[in-house]
Amino acid sequence: MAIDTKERILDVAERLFADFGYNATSLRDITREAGVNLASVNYHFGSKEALLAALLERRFAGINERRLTQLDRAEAAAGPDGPGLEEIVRAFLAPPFEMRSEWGSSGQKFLRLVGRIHSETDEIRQVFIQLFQPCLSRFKAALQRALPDVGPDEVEWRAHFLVGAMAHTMTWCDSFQSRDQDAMLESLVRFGAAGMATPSGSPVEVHAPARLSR
Amino acid sequence: MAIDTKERILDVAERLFADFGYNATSLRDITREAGVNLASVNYHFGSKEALLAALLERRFAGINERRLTQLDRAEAAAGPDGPGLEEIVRAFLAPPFEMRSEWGSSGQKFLRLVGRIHSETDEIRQVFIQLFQPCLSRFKAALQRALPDVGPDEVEWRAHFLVGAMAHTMTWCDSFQSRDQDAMLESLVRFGAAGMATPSGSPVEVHAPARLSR
DNA sequence: GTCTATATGCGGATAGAC
DNA sequence: GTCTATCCGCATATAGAC
Repeated sequence: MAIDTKERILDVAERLFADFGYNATSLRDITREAGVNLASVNYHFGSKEALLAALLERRFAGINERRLTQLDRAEAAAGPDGPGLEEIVRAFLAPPFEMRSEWGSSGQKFLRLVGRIHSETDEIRQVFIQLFQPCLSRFKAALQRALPDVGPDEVEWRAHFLVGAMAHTMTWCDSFQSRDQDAMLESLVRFGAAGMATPSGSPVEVHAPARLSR
Repeated sequence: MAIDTKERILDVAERLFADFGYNATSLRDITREAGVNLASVNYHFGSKEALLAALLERRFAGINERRLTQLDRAEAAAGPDGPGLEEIVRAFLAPPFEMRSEWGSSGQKFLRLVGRIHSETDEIRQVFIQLFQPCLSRFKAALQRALPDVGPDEVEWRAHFLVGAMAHTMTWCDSFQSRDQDAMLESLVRFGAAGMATPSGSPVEVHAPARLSR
């Protein structure tokens, strides 16, 4: 039953890391709850940090593949100027939240874990960044193409803001009072696209524009 | 030299909590680096968690006061419709970053600590939320007033997105390649205001609008 | 207020029997 | 592959001398 043991460890670790954080979760907590022996974590994974890495790789590869697939599709369907901002932002944000629905409660937990990892210390984030950075780079390039009048530094910053809004939502969306998760994703996409789209040098203050445009 | 001891503990704890996280920082780390005795933390503060609370209260009260003052000023200067979105967002975002400049490197560290706290586990966040929630509520009301056509749930979500972008920026802005911190704040304000301002029901996809408006 | 010494328990990791 | 038992160090917190 070795395979079951590995899977059980991964499932339980995912949930506990998500709910209580990586540092605050001990291998004893994980193995007790999974009903396996304490030593099995080091036997199967080598260390606590390697367990985290295995856990992230198990799900994250699929998410980033889907992100890139959706971006490819948007670029193929777009004209010579490339896809619109909202399409790019949606291709980036939708996959983790789609997966959350598809994978049920463990997808939910994984999402929270990923959200928390964004503000973990560098050492712990290292594994994560290796999985995330290549995908993020392609999206930054797509965003830059869609925003030819915005400088590279500014695009970089806005990408950080977008990632921050996403990470915070991943961490806490279970706690928001919301019945419709699809609507929340759509709100996030629109928020992010609108933020990205701001003209960089415009001196004019926008006064409650929602009032004028609906 | 009791007062000096307390201050030294607070200063060092602020820095270490910011850089390595609350859980990963031990009282031994703090007292060793501060050059004080291990037992002095419990003597002066009672516990590690109470130390965190004292640390947050020391700086956070001033930040929230300044936020509310700036909001008051904007409301006093505004017409009957209240201040514009960008003014509200700026009143919320500017004070922590202003303080960062005023308080030097310890302000920088404190900012990162606050950023990290946003994704800490509920237990640790409790103290922080008590300090943050009253201020946040007033801002939500101001935002709702500036966005009369957007439903309360939607305003709530957007406020979460804004907080997420802010927290992520607080945590990592030291690592961004940026010479001008004022420019970064201004970018964040514009990003947040534009995101908040999105018309909620508009079916039209925005296609690279920055290209059209500059 | 500050110190040393210590209580008490949990942490990750491993050795070696089965 | 799984188990028990254990190494060894660090954690928070406190008691009690100075």
